[in-house]
Amino acid sequence: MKVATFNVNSINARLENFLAWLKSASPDVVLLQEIKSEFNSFPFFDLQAVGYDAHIVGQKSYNGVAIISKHKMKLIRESLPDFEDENARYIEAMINFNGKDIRVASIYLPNGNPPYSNPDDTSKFTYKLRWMEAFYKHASQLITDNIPTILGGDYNVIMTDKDIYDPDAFRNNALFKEEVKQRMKAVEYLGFYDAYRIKHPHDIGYTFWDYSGNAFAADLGMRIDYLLISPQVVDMLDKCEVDKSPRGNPKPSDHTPLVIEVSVD
DNA sequence: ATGACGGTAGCATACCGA
Repeated sequence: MKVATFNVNSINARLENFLAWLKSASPDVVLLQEIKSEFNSFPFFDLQAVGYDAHIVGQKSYNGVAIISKHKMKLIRESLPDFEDENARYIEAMINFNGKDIRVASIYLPNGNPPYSNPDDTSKFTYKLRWMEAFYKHASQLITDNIPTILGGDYNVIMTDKDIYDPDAFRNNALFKEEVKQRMKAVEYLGFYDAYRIKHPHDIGYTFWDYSGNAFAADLGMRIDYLLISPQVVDMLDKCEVDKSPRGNPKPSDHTPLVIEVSVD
């Protein structure tokens, strides 16, 4: 079973590229972020035509998450519990793969940096921390029932100096602040493992490169997309790779997919 | 230190992003 997470930066702007990638990579499940689409403009039929069912939590212009699957899928929830969120950032589903239930969620964690127009505004950072706390609480529930679980998405967190091209330039960035790293670590300590780091303890695993300048060509990237997996999935984990191929195409997303392969018997 | 660059809404330019 192949599961990917991919921040597409608008599903409709990326549709041609994304469909081509689906055909070549042929993932069983894709966790999507920043679809920037409401229900009525989401390309359900195009995805159906290449074999995927879809559930989405849509929003006009910004945010938006989705889960697409080649296999039987049941929608579980469309937001985090006990958290009033004006933004579409969480969706959870159960996939039935070869008769076995695998729980998956697509996460678009808030960025948390202030707007350029008001650098002293801390409200977005406060929102990020509150979101992470609600996510931690939910993850602590999910780990209790022994269902294999994959929490994938754009976490907007840089965990270590190795995960960013210029760590010192980002010390005060909302993606790299200690409070944020601590909250991410707390989720890992519940028993959700960073799949990429299991298979690649020392590699550069950037999943995002800014559009500006020659960031991708010069490899000025950051690792902010993750597949966090419960112990049952760690046991089945064969492979975890960043697929850099879509990032080099014309009209790419600024993120690229992260993919795991698990042996579900 | 700043802004690049791209998407959306909607029609000029503001907002958002990492």
